[in-house]
Amino acid sequence: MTEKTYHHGDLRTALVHAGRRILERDGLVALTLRACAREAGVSHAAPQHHFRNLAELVAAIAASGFDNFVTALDASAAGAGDADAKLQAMGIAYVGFALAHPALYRIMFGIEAMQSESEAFRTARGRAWDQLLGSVVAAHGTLSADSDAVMIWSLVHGHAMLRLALCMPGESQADQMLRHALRTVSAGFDARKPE
Amino acid sequence: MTEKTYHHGDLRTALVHAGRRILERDGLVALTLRACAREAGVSHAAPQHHFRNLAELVAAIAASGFDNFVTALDASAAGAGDADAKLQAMGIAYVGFALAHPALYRIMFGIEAMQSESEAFRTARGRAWDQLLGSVVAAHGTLSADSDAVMIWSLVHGHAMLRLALCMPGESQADQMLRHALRTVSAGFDARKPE
DNA sequence: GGCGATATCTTGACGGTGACAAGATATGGA
DNA sequence: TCCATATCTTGTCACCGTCAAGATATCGCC
Repeated sequence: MTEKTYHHGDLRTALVHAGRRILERDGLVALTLRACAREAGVSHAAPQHHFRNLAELVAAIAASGFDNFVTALDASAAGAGDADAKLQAMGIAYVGFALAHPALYRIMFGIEAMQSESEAFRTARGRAWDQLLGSVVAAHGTLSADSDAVMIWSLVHGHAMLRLALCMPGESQADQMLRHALRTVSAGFDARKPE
Repeated sequence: MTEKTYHHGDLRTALVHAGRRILERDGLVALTLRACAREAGVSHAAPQHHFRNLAELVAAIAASGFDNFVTALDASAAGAGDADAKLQAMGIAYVGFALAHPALYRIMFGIEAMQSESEAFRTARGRAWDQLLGSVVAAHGTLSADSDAVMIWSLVHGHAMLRLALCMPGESQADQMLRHALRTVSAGFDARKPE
């Protein structure tokens, strides 16, 4: 592919792919409109015709990140036993994804993508939320599923963000602490319900 | 004060105060070295002699933020009853601080401050951690205090970050969900210990 | 008290960034 | 076939962080 023509053909998705390569290779600070344009082999102003501003490109990259995210969590749940084990496996996989793709994870939960009001981003993020909510319902019922799901999401998101920010005390035992926390949440859910 | 002299007198702290004003007034994206210099009434390159780069100024601002943070959490605990009530009150106050000072909270837990390797930042953040750890020990003993403290920190940090990122499903009931989560954690701690 | 070393601040410059405007080129429908 | 339109390029602007060099005030030493 990529015989050089004036019109690229599918520059929009090419820019998203370029952005993801830059995130993995050079990190968050290197993600600029001009860098994506260079990576895609077009001029510095070409992205303007596909994204109104940087926030819109970031939102598109974040949306594509959520697709992989949902796939990874689904795969982790498929390999686990009962519903509660699936939920815990998803918690582990959640943090694993964040640690494996730190820059991508940051923009997925950054404020830029949200403020861009991109519809694709909203629906991609909604799928991740539905996935979590469904797993919580399967494991612990519908009694206060929304609150329970928000709690678990807060827990794993906070755990991941603290580690990405190098703010985790006792980083070497962090994985163990995560499992401890997930078990404690499960115990808390059960303790609340008499039988 | 501030009769105009060539030498400022205490530009370093003036720049930190200027940075905090900018964060409150214009948000995170407005926090630049040049903006702080303008706000402090000095030339654009004056900060160079007090901070090697932007990350060092950010770290100094974040350290000053942690001072207020610890004070606010102390005050919230002082108004609560037993040790467990104090811990829950601190959780509420934690999220309250983040929502009241979103931009400041972001840089306190951002990666820039950490990467600057500022000693003042490290110690200020360490005080916040010690405060939390002490409260966890007071409320739930020393059995697995580190893991418990990490869990609570992850929970409230994640909850706060999701709300700051406008990613909280059911934002209107978020405060109620936070109390729900803090109670569930408490129940989980107790359920784990037979008596 | 005077004076030189030093700390502090200013001015100016450089490359990089997002965004905008105007011109060049290719695509597709009438 | 031909023109409207979408797409890409080139050029420009203000702002940013950072560095270098010069101006000015402070402080220690004689």
